[in-house]
Amino acid sequence: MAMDMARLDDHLDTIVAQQDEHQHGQGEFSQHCDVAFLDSRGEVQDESGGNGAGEFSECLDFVTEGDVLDFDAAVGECGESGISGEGAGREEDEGRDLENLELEEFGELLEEGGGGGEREGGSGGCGVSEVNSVLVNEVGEEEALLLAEAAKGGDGVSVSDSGECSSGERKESSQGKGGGKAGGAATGVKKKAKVDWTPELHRRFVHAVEQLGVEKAFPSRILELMGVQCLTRHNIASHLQKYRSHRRHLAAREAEAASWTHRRTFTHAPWARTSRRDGLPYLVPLHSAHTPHIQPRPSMMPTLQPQPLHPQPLTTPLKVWGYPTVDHSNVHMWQQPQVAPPSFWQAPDGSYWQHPAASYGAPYPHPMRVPTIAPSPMVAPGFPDDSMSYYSDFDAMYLCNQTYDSDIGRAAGVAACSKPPETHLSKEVLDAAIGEALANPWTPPPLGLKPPSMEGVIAELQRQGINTVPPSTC
DNA sequence: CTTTCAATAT
DNA sequence: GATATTGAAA
Repeated sequence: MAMDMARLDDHLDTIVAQQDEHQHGQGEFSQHCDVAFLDSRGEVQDESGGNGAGEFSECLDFVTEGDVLDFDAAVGECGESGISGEGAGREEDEGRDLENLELEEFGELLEEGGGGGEREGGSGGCGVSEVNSVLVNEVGEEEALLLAEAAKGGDGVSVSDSGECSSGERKESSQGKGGGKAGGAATGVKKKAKVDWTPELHRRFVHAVEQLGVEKAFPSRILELMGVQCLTRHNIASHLQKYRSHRRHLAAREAEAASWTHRRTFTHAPWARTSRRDGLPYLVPLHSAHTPHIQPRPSMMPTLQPQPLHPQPLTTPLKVWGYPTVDHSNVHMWQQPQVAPPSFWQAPDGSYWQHPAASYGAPYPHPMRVPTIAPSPMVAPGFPDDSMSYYSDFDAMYLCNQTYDSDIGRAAGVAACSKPPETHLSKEVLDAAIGEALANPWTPPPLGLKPPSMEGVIAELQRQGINTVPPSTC
């Protein structure tokens, strides 16, 4: 069996590769379009005709116009795409009875979903896909987006506004948990789809966590609040685990930064040493139980405009992995200054304009991702090409998408995310920089700030009644 | 049964 | 290496 599956995988790869060759021999869109299209019988369609130009919208058109939709409707809501995909692959290779297989597996999923609280593949749940980049989606404006999102290289589940799901996914290994059920040996190889936590999914997740409170955010409740039907408690739990882990990580960093700042302030700032009789510096508390704002190294300035141009939603969306109840709009980039600016918002070479998410053309099919105004050449409302980099660029990712997502001002959010960062040193940023300079008087000022002249400093000190300058400790 | 955590897979 | 899944323990 294992050998068979390996052979199947290879065969599927070949099929997809051939498909790719036929359709998009050149052009940057090939990677976004190299999906295996299925007709209503789950057969891989040959589309040797157009699309050579590599216009992604054409790819989308092709997909949405295909018979695949019929098949989707036949199987059920939320596109049991993966199932079909898997079936298709096997059909191609082994000539097995596809429809029986589909029914078996779909029934299996229903059985799983129906039993307990788990919704794995259950009521309208999303199927799993085990064929390379098979995309099956429902008709609708959103589908272009979902397709694009799935096709951009990301595997797994996408979610629409209504909580319905679609999935497009790469092959899975042939190992599964437990044993097959209704399908017997034939379906013993089924394994859950790997959920692709798209920004939208994460946004929902975070929103749910916010509503529940971090401490009370249990997977089952989160799942309810998210209203996403394709996720299981296990998915949520897994994500929650990572989420919490990340929060702990951030908390640790915050504590470290705080202690570092405290030490620096305490030991180096003259005003801090001399301003109080008890010897304790006048420090603005960096932390409180409920306002863990972090200002570790303001000298490493945020490169994005920290203040949204529009009000935040009532439930402040999370922009980073941690602290869902805290608005980090001013500081979140500071927490991970090593994270590069979201280059995917800026496309100096124009490459991101060719990204599927930016290539729908008007009218934009999805309100969540698409600005209501035409983006400037510096604004690419897209995603990292590599979907797996969501979490590496997480902060930047969610900064943009969260802001962007607001009903209040999508365009403003985009603008805030995309403007050249250097031009947006806000008051807060400057204040923070000044604060850092005050706290660390012997360290070089941040770039762009000229150190005061010695004469000026002495004059100022004398004006304040300080006539002796302590020796530098650096 | 649910949640959490660690191991494992991709 | 990062992220998701799985399975066992609590």
